Amino acid sequence: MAKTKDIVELDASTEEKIKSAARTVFLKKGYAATRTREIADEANINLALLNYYFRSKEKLFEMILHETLIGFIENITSIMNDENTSLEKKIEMFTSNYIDFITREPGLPIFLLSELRDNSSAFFDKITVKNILLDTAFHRQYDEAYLKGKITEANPFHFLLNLMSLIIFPFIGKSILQKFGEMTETQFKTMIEERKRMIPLWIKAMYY
Amino acid sequence: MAKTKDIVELDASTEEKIKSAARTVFLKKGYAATRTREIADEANINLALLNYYFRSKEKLFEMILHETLIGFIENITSIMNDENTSLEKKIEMFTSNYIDFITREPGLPIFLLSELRDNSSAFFDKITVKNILLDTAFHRQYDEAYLKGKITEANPFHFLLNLMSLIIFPFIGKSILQKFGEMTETQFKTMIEERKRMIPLWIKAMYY
DNA sequence: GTCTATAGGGGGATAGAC
DNA sequence: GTCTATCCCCCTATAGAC
Repeated sequence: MAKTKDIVELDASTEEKIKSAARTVFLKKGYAATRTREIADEANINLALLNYYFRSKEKLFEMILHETLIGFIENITSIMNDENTSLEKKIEMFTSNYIDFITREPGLPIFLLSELRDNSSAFFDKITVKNILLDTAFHRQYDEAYLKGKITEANPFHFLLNLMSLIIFPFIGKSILQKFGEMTETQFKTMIEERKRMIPLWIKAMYY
Repeated sequence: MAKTKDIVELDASTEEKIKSAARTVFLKKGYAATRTREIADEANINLALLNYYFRSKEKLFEMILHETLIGFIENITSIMNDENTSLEKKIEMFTSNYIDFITREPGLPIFLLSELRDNSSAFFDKITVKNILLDTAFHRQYDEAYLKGKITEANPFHFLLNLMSLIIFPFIGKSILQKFGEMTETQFKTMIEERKRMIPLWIKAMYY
């Protein structure tokens, strides 16, 4: 059963408290910079309990990374697999939902991207990545639109890559943007809201 | 005087060898995961020499990060400040040069982005970030094009953000893309070359 | 300037009491 | 299950010989 973070911190089981705290610290600092003592403090438990429940820092991390990645992928596919929405509507919903998803956890993209950069983990073997987006309703609708001449690019890979670039990049560069653009937190949020509206229009301009 | 990396490794001064090695390891692993012993090995010198020349791991890192960031910014501004190219040509050159720049060091974007994510460093105070792009020839040409009605968006900030998103994001997500898209190194390079040509067209479609 | 040897401390993990 | 105390390795940094 899903619980909000606040409730988790108050009455959740010890195991859940540790996982929640670990997620917070790992996402903020990355694996190498994270100290198990900091996770224990964040969870208001003793350091020894961390090893009691999860055996090691690495095992705990792999669990967090795996669940985060799964959640990220499921979030994509669930939207793209909706049979009841048009292609245009899907782009709008995908953009809007994805921005909301990341807004709730802004450190998520750079966490996943930097932890997976060296490609060392075997997570991808466990996850069925092949055809992860190829079997979706989106893909069929895209092909159909291309065949009808509505879309100018045959390969949906580029289409999706550009869509995700426009959605995700501002969050990855957030700290730099706030300095370069001398942007406050409020201004950043305003900009993101504006992009929610604009990205589908930009994508349309690029490909239709 | 600029030297290629290979030459540096053969006959450069010890100090330069250490810096070059440190840059390689830091960019690949990030600060926290980097071991000074690995830098020493990479530079073919003794660990003690690292501290002799740079006093500490942190000081060495800050030097590398600072120089990398400066190089990145100068690379942007030099292209955008060329008075002798049109706005359209600038977009083309910016895209092409930037992609070449990153291709030479693909780990650079995620290195900068992940090390600067917590915003803790004071580098930005040393660097004049304000108006870093506002005083460029690009900015004047952009304003002019907007006033003439050639461009539909008044704020060049969004324009640049989208341009950089489309250029940089594929490199950040490279390892994931290669798994998801089941992409080889060669296919990745082909895709990047294709984007070099397409990005200016996409940007044009978005804003003109 | 460059090396070997080692100090010093931080951090992950565990023993053992309760 | 949860705590305190502690082990022990690894890593940064330095002392001191050459």
